[in-house]
Amino acid sequence: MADPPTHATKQRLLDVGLGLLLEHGYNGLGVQALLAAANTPKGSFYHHFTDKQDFALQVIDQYMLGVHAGLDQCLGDVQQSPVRRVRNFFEATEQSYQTEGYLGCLLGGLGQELSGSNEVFRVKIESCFTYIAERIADCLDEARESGDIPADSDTTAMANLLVDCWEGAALHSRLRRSPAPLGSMLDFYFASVRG
Amino acid sequence: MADPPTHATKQRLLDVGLGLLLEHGYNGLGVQALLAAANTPKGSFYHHFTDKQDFALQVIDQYMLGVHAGLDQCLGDVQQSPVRRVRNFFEATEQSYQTEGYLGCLLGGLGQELSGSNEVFRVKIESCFTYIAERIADCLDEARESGDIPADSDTTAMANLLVDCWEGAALHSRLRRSPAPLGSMLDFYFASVRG
DNA sequence: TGTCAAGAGTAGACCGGTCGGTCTAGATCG
DNA sequence: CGATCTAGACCGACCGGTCTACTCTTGACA
Repeated sequence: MADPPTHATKQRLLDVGLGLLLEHGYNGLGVQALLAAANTPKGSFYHHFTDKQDFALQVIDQYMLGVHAGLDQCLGDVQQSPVRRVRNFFEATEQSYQTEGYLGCLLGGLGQELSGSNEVFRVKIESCFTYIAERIADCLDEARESGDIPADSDTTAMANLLVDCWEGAALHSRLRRSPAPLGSMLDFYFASVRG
Repeated sequence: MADPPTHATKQRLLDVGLGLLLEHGYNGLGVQALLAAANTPKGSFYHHFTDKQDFALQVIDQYMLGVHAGLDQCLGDVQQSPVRRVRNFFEATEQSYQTEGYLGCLLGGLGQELSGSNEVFRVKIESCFTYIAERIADCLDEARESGDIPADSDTTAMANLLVDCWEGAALHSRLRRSPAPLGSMLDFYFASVRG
């Protein structure tokens, strides 16, 4: 009933699962392998999740919790200019990629792998990206109002573009196991926006 | 069951495989499913390919044949300015995405799915991207010499960035089943480069 | 406070199906 | 003939998922 600190077993599965999904993808990760890595019996898994897809969907939710937090923290920092806040969000994200060994973005990974044949994941992940882009667009609206970017800027388009390019750079970062493509992309984008 | 010039059966497997790999990914595509789709018995498959991985690697080679052709054709069109040629290549690529239902880029798809846990694919796909970026950089060198872009441009970095952003837009295109993100990205990039 | 029923959660044996891959037999052709 | 290629039955391993049994924790009630 009430939540003890939190369902420790379920949380452990989500945490371990996040890392394994990032590394192996959805189809490349077996339930058995996950359970072995998390030292958890199968009964627990199917007690907390209806099936593997439900599990992966909840891992995405878990991942988005972190994204939300990063967005709130970086975009809410009124000490900085709106454009700077946006950049800070991506630089913080780059930091989090480092701790995972530059395996890129879970949304990008699962999106690429599954969106070709699974509508549930396709819609889910698309909505996650849309959410992120909207938050960024809101911040860019502030920048537009304060005159940091042109008054006729289409902030929604700018935010979508930024997210797209970031995902591409994250793929390259994953292929090279290096942060370099992420930094280059940010430099280019923000130099262009300023101009 | 003729076997005219080239091995018809092998070619059919590669052709069908390209589409299926784009749609389902590597782990999501079973050998049996491929064989059913290509109306081919298992014996033929393992006669022409040593295993599933070898098959996917050869599908990538097949895919790159098309990329080479597009690169040769677009980048070699001396009637156009170098920058225009580069843009043409991506616009032609966008056309080819359309015929596959906007499922994005095979390199991006397999790269995301497999590069986290399979070094062979990681290195292979990274080298494909590097090749493409080099070809584009060569063309941008021409643009630099003719003064279309600044004399101090780092064309290798510009080309890598373009490829990265394109891949991100291709992912978004796949998620939305729409060409819009591709066009937006190109508009942004070439507007920035001109400036 | 002691009892105990009931649900939450853990544990892992077990299941049918599918996986990638092998094997042998037959067809086709130089 | 031998080499190449087609054909598909077959194999053990592993897949996602089910099932039953057991251990906790909770709280209603005396």
